[in-house]
Formats: sequence, C-alpha cells, structure tokens
Amino acid sequence: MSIQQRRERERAQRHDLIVKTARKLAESEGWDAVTTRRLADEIEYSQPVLYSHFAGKDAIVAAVALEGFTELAVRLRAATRTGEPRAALEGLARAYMAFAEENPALYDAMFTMAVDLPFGQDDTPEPLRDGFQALLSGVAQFADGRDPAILTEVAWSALHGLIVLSRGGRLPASGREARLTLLLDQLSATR
Amino acid sequence: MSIQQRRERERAQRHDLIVKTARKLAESEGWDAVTTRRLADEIEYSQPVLYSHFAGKDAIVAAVALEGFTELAVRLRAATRTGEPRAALEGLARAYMAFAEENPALYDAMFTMAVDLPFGQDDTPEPLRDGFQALLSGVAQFADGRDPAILTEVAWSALHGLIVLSRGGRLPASGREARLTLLLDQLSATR
DNA sequence: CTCATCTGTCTAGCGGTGCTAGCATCTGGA
DNA sequence: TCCAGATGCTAGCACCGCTAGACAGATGAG
Repeated sequence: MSIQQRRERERAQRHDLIVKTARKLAESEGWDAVTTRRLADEIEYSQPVLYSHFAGKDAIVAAVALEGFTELAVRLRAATRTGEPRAALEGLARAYMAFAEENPALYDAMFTMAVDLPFGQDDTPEPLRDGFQALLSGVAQFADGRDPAILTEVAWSALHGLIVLSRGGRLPASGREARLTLLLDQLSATR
Repeated sequence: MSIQQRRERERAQRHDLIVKTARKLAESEGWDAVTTRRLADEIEYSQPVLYSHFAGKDAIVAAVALEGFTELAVRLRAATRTGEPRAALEGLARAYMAFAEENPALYDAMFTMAVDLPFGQDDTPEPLRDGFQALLSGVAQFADGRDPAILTEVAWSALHGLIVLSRGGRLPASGREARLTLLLDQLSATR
C-alpha cells in the first residue's frame, strides 16, 4: 500500500525531472539540442523511460509549455495590482515582454511551436485561462464600448508580434522601447 | 562559349526548379515533408545535386522565403493605390493577411522559420525593403507627429501576431474580422 | 525460505533525417 | 581520337524519434 504510494511519488518526481531538464536544456542550448537521447542521458535513464512518462517528444514540449503558462499567469497576476489604468497596462505589457525575454525557449514552446493544447475552449487548462484574464483586466478599462475580449486579443497579438519579430531579427533591436511606448499610447488613447 | 552559356542557363533553371518544388511541397504537405531525399526525388535528381546549388536545406528555405518577399512586395504595392487613407490602410492590411492565408508555408518560411536573411540592414534585399516601404506608405498618414517607421513596425507586428496566433489555434477563428476591424480603427483613430 | 510472476529498465534496432566522400560517366577541346 | 575536367551518382556517416524484446530485481503465494 505505502509501497505503491512511494512508487507513485518517485514517478512524479521523475516526471518533473524530465520536464525541468528539457526546459533547462532548451533554454541553454535551444530546442534543437533537446533530443530524446540527450534528454535520457541528462536524466541518467535510458530513452524508453521517457516514453513511459510521455507519449512522445511533443508531449514533453507540451508539458514544458504548460509549466510556462502557469508561471506567466502568476507574473501577469502580480503585475495587475497597480492602480492607475495606464500604468497598470504598462506594467502588464512589460511583465509579458520580460517573461518572453527571460525565457525565450519556454516562450517558443508556449506560443510558436506546434503543441496541441486547447486554447480558448471549454477544456482550456486553468493557467491559460487565468493568464488571458490577467491581460483582460488591464486592457478592459480602455475598451470604451468595444468588446474587451477582442481588444485584449489584439493587444496580445501586437505584443506577441513585437516579441517574435524582434527575436528573429526582423525588427531592429534599437527601436524596442519606442515601439512599446507607441503601442501603449495607441491602446490607451482616449477615443 | 555558347555552350557555357547554355550550361549556366540550365543550371539556373534547375535552381528555380528546386525552389519551386520545395515551395510546392511545403505548401501541399508542410515543411516537415520537405526532406532532401523527397525533394531530390521530386526534381528527379540525386540528393547531392541539391548541395551543388545550395549550401544546405536552410539555404533552400531561405531561397523560398526570398521569392515570397518578392511576391508580397508586389501585392502590397498593388494595394497601396487606393485613395482615401482609411480605405488604403484597410486594403493594405487585407492584402497582407490574404497573402499569409493563401501561402501559409511560404509565410512561415519568411517570418517564423529561422532563416538568416538580413532584415533592416544595409544589405537587406530589395524586396524586403520594398515590402516594408509599401506598408509604410499606408501607415504613415496616421503618424501624426510620431515616427512613421516605428508606427509601421507596430502595425506590422500586430498583423503578424494576429496571423500566427490564429494559425496556431491560440486565437479563435470566429473573431477574425472583429479583431482586424478593431486594429484598423485603433491605428486610424484621430488623436 | 523458495519460487513464480510481474513490474520496471535496458540494449539493440528500425526507418528516417541532413550531409558528404569518392567513384563513374559523360562532354568538349586539342 | 584521346585525354582532362566537369557533372551526377551510389553508398555511407552520424544523428533523429520511437519501439520490440530481453533481462533483472522486487513482490506476493505457498
């Protein structure tokens, strides 16, 4: 009885170890370096062990992404505490961009890599929903009669676009601050 | 003498054949299906022939992307002809989104896949520069004292964000039109 | 305590990938 | 006609994601 509990605990620990290791490896050497062989080496087990925890490599990436969504939601929540609307919006946007910048590989897994997590559906995991709600809470004040969800989606898209285009070298690193400021002005302008 | 010319002509044709085939294959079956073996099969040559034309697979993707930039620039140019500012902006945005929608794989190669083409630099290829200029010409009218280039970059980021988040299922397909309308309103609002 | 079973992990291997060394063949000029 | 060089091929390298099947250790029954 207690033996089985211990086993489950150990399994859960190893599950976490796999996710943590995949994330660390991706962050330090890029997702290309995250191969099943390398990952198995790193956790000091053989390859097939990975497949007793996850359906395949994609599932591992998805698990990493999910961890990312949880962290992002926490950070966005923390950034919504400010009072004045424009400052709150700016805090949110900066928190989002900081997260993306500090965890580029994680951010890629969440928003760029093909990972079938259900977005905006009934079975959407809590962290995803919560992250969006945090964004919404900062943006909604500027809705001014328009649909707050739509406005949030557009704001989010703009942030995401800035991030991925900058990261790929498609936007010059120099104008970063100017672009963010302009976007915030644009979003918070009184109509 | 003329023999050498014929050879060069044939080489150029085969170069084009490779790019065309890679693009077609990517568009019909996704970039995952574009392997060097498959590509070699399709053009009815052996694998090493590919490497006598391109440094590697990445270079082939880059060549496809470059073709995409040329086409996109043409389409954006065509869309700038409208008169009234708001309509012109809308035409541009719709042309951009239509291009992305009609050529998803091509769009990915241009803007998502890691492909080292020099963006926003001295040696930036003409089509890239021209495409950006076309966007700028539609956006600049709404700059109103702000830096038109920065505004264009933000507008472009927003469009790109909408496209990639929609494509990945991160945004519901339903709100598409509403999001575009809201973005256009936001960009063209008098300050 | 012994033995059969059963769970868990490993080794080895399949069919695929991008890429390349080295051989054969074909071409064009002397 | 014969040779040199260009051209494209076969075969193979090291790697990939994934899995079948062998093996060892823990577990529970007698």
